[in-house]
Amino acid sequence: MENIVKTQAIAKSDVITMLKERDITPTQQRVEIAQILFAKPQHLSADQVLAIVNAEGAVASKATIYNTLGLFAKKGLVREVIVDPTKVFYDSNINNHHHFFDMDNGELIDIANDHIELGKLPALPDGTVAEGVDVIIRIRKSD
Amino acid sequence: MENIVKTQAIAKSDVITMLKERDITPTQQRVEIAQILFAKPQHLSADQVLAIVNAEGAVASKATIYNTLGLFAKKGLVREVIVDPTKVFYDSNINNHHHFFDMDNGELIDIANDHIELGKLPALPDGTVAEGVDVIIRIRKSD
DNA sequence: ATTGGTGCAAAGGATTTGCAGTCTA
DNA sequence: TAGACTGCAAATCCTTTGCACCAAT
Repeated sequence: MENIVKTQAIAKSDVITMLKERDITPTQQRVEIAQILFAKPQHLSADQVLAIVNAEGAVASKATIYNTLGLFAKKGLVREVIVDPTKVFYDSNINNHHHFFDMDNGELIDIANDHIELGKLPALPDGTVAEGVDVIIRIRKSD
Repeated sequence: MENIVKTQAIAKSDVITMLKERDITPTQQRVEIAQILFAKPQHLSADQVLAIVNAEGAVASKATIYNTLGLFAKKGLVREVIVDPTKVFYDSNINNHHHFFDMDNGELIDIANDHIELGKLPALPDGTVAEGVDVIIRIRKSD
């Protein structure tokens, strides 16, 4: 009946704690969004988050979804993954890991951290610090 | 007077040859755009290409810029680099190399291929082939 | 003539913004 | 209550599309 499922795998009190740890005021919609994101490791676009939230009777507007995801990203709760020029993915897995990007269906797939190995890293330009390293392997169906 | 400079480092006949090699009909505007791109290794957005072209009296429309860059990318003449959700960069350097992305000014910087090292690559999902591997190191000014 | 390429303006889609109303602390 | 947060709709920005015109074979 519904292919949009919200796995309620995380207790409200847990996400409230997570939010507070990052100095994020735990409002109703932020908690709601966080519960969706952290139900499991996944990659969701703003649109998908909106759809899932609304699947249970709109509790957050589009603007709030964007505000919230942007805030979470800035506070380090989620990681933005830029691979598709048409949308940003929010990855609920903060741990070091990289991605396959399936160009056929626009899906992201995790690469377990120990399945890839970055040898030496280059020296950074003077006066800069690294914010993060993304490895993206673009894949496509073999004929 | 003009900070948009078109370095005419490549002869028209050379780019025509490059285009033909990839089965691209060398029209006036494609040649023009190719000369800009291949004047030197660089990363340009569609907007920037348009601006440079127009700096010498519009010879190509916005639609043609997008069509042409998309075509070049598909034919493997340039490489699309997706790091900034607000625009796509076209890299005139096809060789294996990776990038720093300066989050402060939105600029791409090449990483010479021998300054980074990808150890083992993970096994690809069944039935897929790799189209390319992008390594992006996001950097930011240190305080 | 026919096919492919170009230009213009309008359409599209994701994200942002302005501002009034609402909630949290 | 004060300041923060939310919602709605309009606005923006990049990119794509539709369609008429032009060019090359």
